[in-house]
Amino acid sequence: MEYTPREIEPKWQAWWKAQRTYQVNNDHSKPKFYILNMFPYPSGAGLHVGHPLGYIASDIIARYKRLNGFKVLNPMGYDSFGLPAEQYAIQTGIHPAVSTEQNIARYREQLDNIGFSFDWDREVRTSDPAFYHWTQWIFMQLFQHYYDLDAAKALPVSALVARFEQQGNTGLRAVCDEDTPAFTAADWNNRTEKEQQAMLLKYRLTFPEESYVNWCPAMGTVLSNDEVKDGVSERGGYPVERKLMKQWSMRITAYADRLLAGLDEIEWSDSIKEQQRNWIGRSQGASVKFAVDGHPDAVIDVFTTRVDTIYGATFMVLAPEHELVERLTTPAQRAEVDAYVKWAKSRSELDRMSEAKKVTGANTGAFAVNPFNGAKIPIFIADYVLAGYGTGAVMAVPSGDQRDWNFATSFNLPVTPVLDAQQNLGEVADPTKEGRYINSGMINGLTYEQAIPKLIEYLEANGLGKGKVQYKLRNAVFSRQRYWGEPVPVYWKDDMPYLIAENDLPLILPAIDKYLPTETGEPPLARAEGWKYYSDPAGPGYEYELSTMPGWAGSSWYFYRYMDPHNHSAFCSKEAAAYWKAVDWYIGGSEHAVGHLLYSRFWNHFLFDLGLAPEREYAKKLTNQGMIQGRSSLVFRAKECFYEEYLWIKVLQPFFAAYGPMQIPASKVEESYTYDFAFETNDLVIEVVSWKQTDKIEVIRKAAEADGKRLLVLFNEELADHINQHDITADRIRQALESRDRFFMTEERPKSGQLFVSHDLTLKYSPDCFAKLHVDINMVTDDVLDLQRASQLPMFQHSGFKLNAEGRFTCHFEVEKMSKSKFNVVNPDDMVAQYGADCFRMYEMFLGPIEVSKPWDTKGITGVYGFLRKFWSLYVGEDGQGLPTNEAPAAEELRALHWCIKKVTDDIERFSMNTCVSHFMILTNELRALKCDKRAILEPAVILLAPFAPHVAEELWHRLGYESSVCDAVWPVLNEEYLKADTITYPVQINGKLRGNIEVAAAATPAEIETLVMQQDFVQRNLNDGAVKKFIVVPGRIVNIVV
RNA sequence: GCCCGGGUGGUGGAAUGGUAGACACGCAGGACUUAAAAUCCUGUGACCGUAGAGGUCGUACGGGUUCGAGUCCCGUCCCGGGCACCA
Repeated sequence: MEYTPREIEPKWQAWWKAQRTYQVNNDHSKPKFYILNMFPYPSGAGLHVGHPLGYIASDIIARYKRLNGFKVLNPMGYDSFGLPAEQYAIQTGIHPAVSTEQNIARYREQLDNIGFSFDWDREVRTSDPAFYHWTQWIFMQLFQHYYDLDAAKALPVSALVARFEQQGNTGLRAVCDEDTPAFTAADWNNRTEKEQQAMLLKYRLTFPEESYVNWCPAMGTVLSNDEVKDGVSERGGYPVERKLMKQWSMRITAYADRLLAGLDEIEWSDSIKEQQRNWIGRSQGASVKFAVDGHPDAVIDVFTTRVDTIYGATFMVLAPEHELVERLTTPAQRAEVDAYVKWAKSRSELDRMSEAKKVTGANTGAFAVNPFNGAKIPIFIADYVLAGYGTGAVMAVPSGDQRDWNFATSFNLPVTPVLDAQQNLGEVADPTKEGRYINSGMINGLTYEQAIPKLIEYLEANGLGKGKVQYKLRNAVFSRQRYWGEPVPVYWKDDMPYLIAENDLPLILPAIDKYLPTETGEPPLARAEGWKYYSDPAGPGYEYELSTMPGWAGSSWYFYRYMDPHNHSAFCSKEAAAYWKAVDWYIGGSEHAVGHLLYSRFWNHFLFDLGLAPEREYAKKLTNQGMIQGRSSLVFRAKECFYEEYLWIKVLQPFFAAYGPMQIPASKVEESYTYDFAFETNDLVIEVVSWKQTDKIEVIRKAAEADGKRLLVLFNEELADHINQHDITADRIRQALESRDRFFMTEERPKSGQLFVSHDLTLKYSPDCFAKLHVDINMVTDDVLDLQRASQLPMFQHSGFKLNAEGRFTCHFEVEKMSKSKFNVVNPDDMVAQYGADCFRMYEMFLGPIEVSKPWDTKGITGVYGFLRKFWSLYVGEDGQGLPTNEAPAAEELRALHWCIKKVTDDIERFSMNTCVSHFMILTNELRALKCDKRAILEPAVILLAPFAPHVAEELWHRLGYESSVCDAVWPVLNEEYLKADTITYPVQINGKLRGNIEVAAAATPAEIETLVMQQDFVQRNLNDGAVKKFIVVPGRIVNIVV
């Protein structure tokens, strides 16, 4: 009886649903295991084959853990707020909630197809008011807390207010805005309500703040960096400007140190941790004040991470925009400096980047005074110092910093070594921290570790500077001028933000007429009619905050909601959180390395401070699945210059080779001639042009007449029409050459518009002749475009195709991200329909390591399908019967089974799913060779396969006579005894080269092995009479003889 | 420029410092078949060769450590990702 996934898969999917097989109840008697996938954004394109990669791997883990006696939480939900639905709403007027609902239904259908063990009773959606109720609630907690540095945690703002009333902010160590003034209790108590609120905003963990955004006036909205290309919006190409706007901000910087330290306690990939470290960008350094010679009132503040090299500072560099440049420049240097500043201003960021190696600068003529040794060092300006970073001033240490070295070398400034370990300073800077200091005053002879504290102590004691920690991390902007996101639970009174009452949550997203900003540039929510907050029903209505939360709000805490998804009184009950604690294994794409994965850690640290999260880090272990990339097909659209090249290469060259003397000059290029083509021995000229440019044709015609030339006009479109038969064009040229007429032009308007050129032909022409365009991969088989179907597409309307010699049109391909816009999305449904879900699951795993990105390719899926059929045939005879026997298995059969148990168990644990599939294939091949029909072998084998191919496993499990689900079976236990063999085959090497194999009793001692090996012919032959220096036996592994 | 990954047959990929290329695809040959498909069997890194003997070379390149290196160390090149005059 055949293996028929189409029949068995729907059957068991229905059975699991009816049996509620995957429902996770609240019985907390078992040990727990929480495995989590990053939830998807339900896009309109549906699920593609890249999505399930991580889901399948985690489903295998979930099922495996369940078979090993764990209570497994394996949930799924949707990150369902987001821009694409809003964009769609703008275009169609369909409410994002409606289109999102449809998309989710589609996703669900596709997910169900693949047979995941998700507990759908726990599904969450970030756009569901019952969910965003708690997103808003957490926002309120952030608003009501500040970060206290002494307590090293978040504390309530109410405690802060009590403190201000008693003692102002003196002695308070808390994270706050840089410009927060010192004030006393009296100051505080004399302030108005509004002033007090304004002061508190400087401390709150979320607060409105003026920040720069990419404002697009034409679209009335703010764009992210990647929506801006070359200063205009990617969509529509409208101008974008930097604009200061009031935005909600999250004081993530308060947690910078803890986010950094927390990385040490979690099992995440090094590259993700490294990216987060770089994003946080902690640098321990010092700020140092340099006096300026002859300017007692001027001080240059410098931040350095290498204060230990300060004695080697032989000059100073200011950014050209630095505020002191004007004052410090001496009259003698004025002209040079002014010119340099002017030049630097004219250069764009891009210019500065592309000429990173070119050293430019100007001397101000002023001198700075080194606070340690009083040395006077010249002050330069140079554009390698940026005004926007740090203080815009650098103490230049050419011996230790390459850019400083480059500058010093080109301006003939001294390079003073500061460490005895520095080398080759004549050729390059040496940033080493090794060795002991020289030429360095008070730190001479010390090491790096000793020098730093001593220098900082001196700076602080003399008021010349201080040790300082600087972060690259900035507070996170939390506002979006958009509709489809969580409303911020805030109303505005007297220009100050206030939280709405907790029992008014959730603040529901109101209906609006259009999903666009208002005419005055306010966010879409300003369109909501009568949307006001009444803190007192009788009082006035206050305006709500009109921006919404960003995409990362809901995803920053959703993993708690799965633990207790229907709770109406808390985001998650303490009891549920105490059981499930943290995610044991989190799986998702690395593109979220610093966005979601850093913000969610921040929220979790905050919730931990409030006693609401059970652990500091919510995800113990994280694996990044690689992307499944798409294989895009591209077509080449001919540009104007193609037709000229085509005419020259394909028509004129062969034509004149046959036609005789009328040679076209080799330099037929347009620049050297008024016409595209002109002949030496004939007064005919040829012009290639689009029929849309009729005015150009007229101009050329007049010019040709004046020159006494006869003109042949060939239309691009005409050439496109006849592109596959160049003799038609050749004929026209011949007729024109032989004719007496002065002007030749086709009378009919050509049919074709654009021309697309087969990939293999494009190689003959220069690459700028073509524009590359994506074409739907469904129109393409083995890179050959289906012309019949393609010509129905709008993009190919009125198009011609230049075919290759076989009369086919081949496409170019590129491997890139799978996305709807690239027309390279492969839908898992088609695969499932053809091969079944089990096969699809196993094939995705078989492709290679989960972590590695690779293009989707179905080559090889037949191998997996063949395996499943063979596996099936071990259990089910041709007549559909053939139940396994209860005979005792042979040693060979047991060995094969237990070898597989060992390998698969190990490999699942180390997330090596591709090799698991190989082991199943090996087991199946061996059992088939042994004609195994023993229950004692076949039953455990089904359990092993169950996490990977649950449908076929369930079917066979029931055929074996069980009534309950294979999901509740017990994972087979490895018995090492069965793996032991009587003999071991040792490879024998001589001087590391393999010379033969020898079979030895497993119990043989190394001495016995040596005796036996030395007796072998092949050994004696290869010794070449050399004396044996050393005889190495690695037990169970290998023998190596050193001669 | 800096940081992090990665370079293994025709292809996807295996390989705790211990027989490089498991498993699969593809390809070639064979069986079955009127034929094809499907299925099954055999072979398949390159080169030399006496061709089912035997040998040489092979994990991007050049060195090194080791009895033994795809694996560890140093240098170079290439590809991918991230950051980018970040002091």
